[in-house]
Amino acid sequence: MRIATYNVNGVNGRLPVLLRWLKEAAPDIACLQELKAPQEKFPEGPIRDLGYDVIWHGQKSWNGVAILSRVGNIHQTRRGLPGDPDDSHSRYIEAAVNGILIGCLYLPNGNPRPGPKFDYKLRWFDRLIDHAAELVASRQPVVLAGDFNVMPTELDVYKPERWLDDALFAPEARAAYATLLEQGWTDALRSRHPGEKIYTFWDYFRNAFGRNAGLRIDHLLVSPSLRKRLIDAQVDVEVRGWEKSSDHAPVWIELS
DNA sequence: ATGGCCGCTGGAAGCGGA
Repeated sequence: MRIATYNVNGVNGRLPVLLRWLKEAAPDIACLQELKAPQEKFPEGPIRDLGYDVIWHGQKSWNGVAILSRVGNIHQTRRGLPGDPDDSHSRYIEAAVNGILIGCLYLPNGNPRPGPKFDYKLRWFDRLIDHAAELVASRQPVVLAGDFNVMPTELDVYKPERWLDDALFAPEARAAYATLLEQGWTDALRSRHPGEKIYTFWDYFRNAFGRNAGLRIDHLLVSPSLRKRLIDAQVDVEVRGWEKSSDHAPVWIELS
């Protein structure tokens, strides 16, 4: 079973690219982030036409997350992270699909740092850590997939010294990610490619993709109960080179 | 050091992104 995550950066503007990728890569389950569309403007029809069941949590202009499945119906278990009833951002949706719990997340960017946006990022991260601990304790098979907006190590940045003060590479953000992994999660892409420069994002500036000046910020974490089933993890790098591409590439794992 | 490029909103130019 193949499970993918893809920050589409605008689900309607990206629809031709998204549909092409779904047809060619045919992931069994796909998590999408940055829909940038209100709930009623999600392109449900074209996605269902490709054979996917789908749930989503939209928001006008920003954020927004969705889960797609072509291997059985999606049973939503959560909309939004627990821990802050005043958080109005659409950044987390969770569902049981084909015997696996899927958490699809879009962690706050957090720039500029320091500042209120960075504070929000760290608070959101703390809430994710608390919720993830409960998921591990439940012993269910779980995949946490999405745009974490964190490069976990220096290996995950094309030029680490340039990013030290950035919210995506800040010590606090990396420490939070490390705390998450210490619960027992496996960073699927890194575990399959130790020591390898492997990126999931290239910005639109300065020919970043052509220079491979990238970041690894889209992650799939598998729970301890799923670790033995992880047989592959890859980035669909070529999708980033398509016309009208997102600045992120899709990432996927294969479970036996 | 800066700004470069995008998508969205609203119907111009500003915001947020990373």
